[in-house]
Amino acid sequence: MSDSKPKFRRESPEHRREQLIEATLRVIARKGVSAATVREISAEAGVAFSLIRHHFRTKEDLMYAAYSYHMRKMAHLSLSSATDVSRPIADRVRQCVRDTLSAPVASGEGLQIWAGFIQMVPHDARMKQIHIDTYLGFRDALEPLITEALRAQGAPADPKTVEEKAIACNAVLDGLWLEGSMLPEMLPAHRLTDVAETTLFAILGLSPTD
Amino acid sequence: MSDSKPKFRRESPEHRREQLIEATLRVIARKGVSAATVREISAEAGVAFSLIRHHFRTKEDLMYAAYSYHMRKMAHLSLSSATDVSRPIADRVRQCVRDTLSAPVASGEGLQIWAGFIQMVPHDARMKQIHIDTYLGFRDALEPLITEALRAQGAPADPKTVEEKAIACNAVLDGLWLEGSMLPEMLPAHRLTDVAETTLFAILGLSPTD
DNA sequence: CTGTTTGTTGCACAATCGTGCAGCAAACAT
DNA sequence: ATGTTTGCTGCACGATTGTGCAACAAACAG
Repeated sequence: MSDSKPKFRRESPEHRREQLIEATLRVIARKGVSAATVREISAEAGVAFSLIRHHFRTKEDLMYAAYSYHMRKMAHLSLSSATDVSRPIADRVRQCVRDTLSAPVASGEGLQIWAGFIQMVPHDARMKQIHIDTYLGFRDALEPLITEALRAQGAPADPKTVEEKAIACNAVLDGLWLEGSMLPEMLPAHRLTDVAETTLFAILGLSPTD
Repeated sequence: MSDSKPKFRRESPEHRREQLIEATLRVIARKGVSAATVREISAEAGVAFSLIRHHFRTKEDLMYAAYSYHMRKMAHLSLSSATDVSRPIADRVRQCVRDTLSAPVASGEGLQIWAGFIQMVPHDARMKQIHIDTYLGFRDALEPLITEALRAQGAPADPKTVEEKAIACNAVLDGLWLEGSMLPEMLPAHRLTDVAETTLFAILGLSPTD
């Protein structure tokens, strides 16, 4: 019984970093940012708490990485359908709405993570940059949909109009996502998607029966 | 020189509580929730840090009080114009939009406070109740405006329709408030109000020139 | 002027935080 | 087998946190 039970497993830096990031997000989702201490996170990941500092220079660095990781993931979940050009425009809008306003994107856990990070944005340049990238990325992904929707009905689709409508659509989805994640029993997913579809169609001038 | 310079001033419990609450909000706005320690808050208020526990059983209690206080104030700033029935409906909508999407309601400081508290909502029943009260209060204040707007153009204003449009309008304002507070240089107040007015009018079916 | 009330201070306490560092051991080359 | 690399552990450190408690003093009644 010499080495029958190794005391720990060595992982590649990339893999271990991802494990730590995901453990961070789970802890924040479950107990909030203030509970996301290096000790709690490493316990969640099943490693010694001093390991974190071997893969991340400071705890702040881990937070940046986790925020960026989470936002990238959410954006992908929300938008992957929107870029599928083979489907009709109204379908793509509807699918994007559904993906954005139901779990796992819209959820108490997701909200908890988002809110925990968002409060760092006003004071932290790196956090702010991550937010800007995410926000503009989402809006930019919306614009082709909007252009197409406007053109389909012969409406003018100049850049200024499209951008303003993208801001509006983004705001609707943001607001509904927020309230739906906060009060899921009061605003269940099907309710949110109904309101969102109606509103987006009204903004875009699409017929509700499209 | 016996009592020429009293070491401190005694205040009424109500007044002192309010001072501490406002100091709490200032600290959170300036440095974030994590910096809102009892020592930092009492320094901001100019009192000994142990005084907080004389007026609030725990620090959590102070946080509840501060959240409730802040939300009540913001709601009043946003909605005070909406209830003035002597003005035309389109004017009231416009004024409500302006009040909600410009300072001090929409601001980095306001966002910081809001985000700091919002992350406590999913885990804390009392925080959640404060949020529900605020959210429903805002939505309920919106509903008369919507009913009136629909009736003015002869559209059906059944409760279900009104509620759904209230949810939608609230989401638009929430979303724009959020992004405007986060990225004021990218989305200045006049930009937000333009988008909001256009969008709300589209939801309500009002003519843009109203 | 004296006594009472209670708002207020000052200090100490245990708990918990992020970080620093020396040494162990798993994986791999030789 | 043996040596090297480096992912990983274990522990201790100073700083900071919310809280508990005894003493002080401002305001007021008599």
